[in-house]
Amino acid sequence: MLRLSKLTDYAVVVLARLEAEGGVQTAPCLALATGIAEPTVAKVLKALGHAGLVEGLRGARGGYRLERPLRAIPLSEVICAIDGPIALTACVDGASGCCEAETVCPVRGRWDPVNEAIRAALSAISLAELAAPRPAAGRRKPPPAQAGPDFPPAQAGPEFPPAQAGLNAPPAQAGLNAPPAPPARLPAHSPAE
Amino acid sequence: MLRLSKLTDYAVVVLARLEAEGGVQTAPCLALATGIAEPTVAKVLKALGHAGLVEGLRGARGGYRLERPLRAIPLSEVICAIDGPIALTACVDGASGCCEAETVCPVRGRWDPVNEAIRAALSAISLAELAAPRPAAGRRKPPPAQAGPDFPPAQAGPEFPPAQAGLNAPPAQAGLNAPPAPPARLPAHSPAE
DNA sequence: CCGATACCGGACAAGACAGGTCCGCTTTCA
DNA sequence: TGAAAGCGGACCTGTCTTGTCCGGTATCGG
Repeated sequence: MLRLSKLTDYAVVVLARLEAEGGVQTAPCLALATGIAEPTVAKVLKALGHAGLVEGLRGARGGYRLERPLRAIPLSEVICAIDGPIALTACVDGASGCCEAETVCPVRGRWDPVNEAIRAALSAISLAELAAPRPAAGRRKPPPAQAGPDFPPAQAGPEFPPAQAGLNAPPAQAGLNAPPAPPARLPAHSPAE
Repeated sequence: MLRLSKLTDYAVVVLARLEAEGGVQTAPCLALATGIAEPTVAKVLKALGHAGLVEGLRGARGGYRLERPLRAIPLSEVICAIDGPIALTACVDGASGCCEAETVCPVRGRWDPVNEAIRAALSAISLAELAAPRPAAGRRKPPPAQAGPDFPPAQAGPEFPPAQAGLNAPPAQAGLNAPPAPPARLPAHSPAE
């Protein structure tokens, strides 16, 4: 699966909404607009606030405001804000004593390149590309079977050809995880496969 | 976190062991060598067998054998074998009706490039690089010379520099997740090789 | 031919983790 | 001063991964 948490997914949606509306938006308002439960939206906003992606304005007439345009926010930053550092394995570098299998582990200290590659890939994509203005015309995956037609690497992106995989990958998947559906609690809830 | 399952981690270790030993190895033997519980090793091997990465030989004198050298196995294939298709979001492609927030979801159908980027990154790294013969010295990008004279970009890997990211990433993390550490038997059994 | 070995396939239970919610407090504006 | 809104934390629930076990089947050696 290699999936990231739902909260991250929500964060992307909320941020996109925030930019779409412009100015200051309250958490309840954003919840209404996105269909995500209010407490959850608040939770996401709080995390984003800590990461410096949004600014929280307290008091009456308060709300949240984008610190930067979506174009200047790499996806990796959102993931870090919500999920924490990007790393595929749980074994922390410095904790040498925690892994009992260290002596027999042939991949010890070898995940770095992998993590770096993932980080680079996620940094090369900005939120603006995820929340593209054109509203998903064809509903599903764009005509060109695999690699996207083109999407200029974000500003934070290092050098690294943008996602052109040629492997016999599994069927492409995309979309939102499935927010809990608006207030009234809609029936279907994406069981994700 | 964005972490992958422990099973995948185990799979890498087991595969590395399989190549280190060469020939046919039984599941119990691999369990002994890696320090992972036998049933778990068997489970991993079974999954790898389905994916065509190893071949299971039944009957007495049976065991498992690598179908391909590690050099020809991209990391993405192992992840797919154990964790399933690589996709950051759970929203399945065809399930258009399951996501109630479709109408308000601004990122609908926009995760494809991200998934492709991740896939490409993981396909560019072969298991041979993860299970490099030398323990763990360099830490950073591996010098071209490894075990073999050269490793072609796996069989499925596109062209794409092997994991060289330059972003200000959080502290590097690496290593094995931490196998259950043989409880009573085999205290840190056989050496790395 | 028979027994032993080892894989195959599935199902199961325990535990950990994340998801989602609630509460009280503080800050700001009308 | 009261209301609106964010802030911070803790809590509970549900899901999922993890790890294990079972019976069945195929092959080898005696």
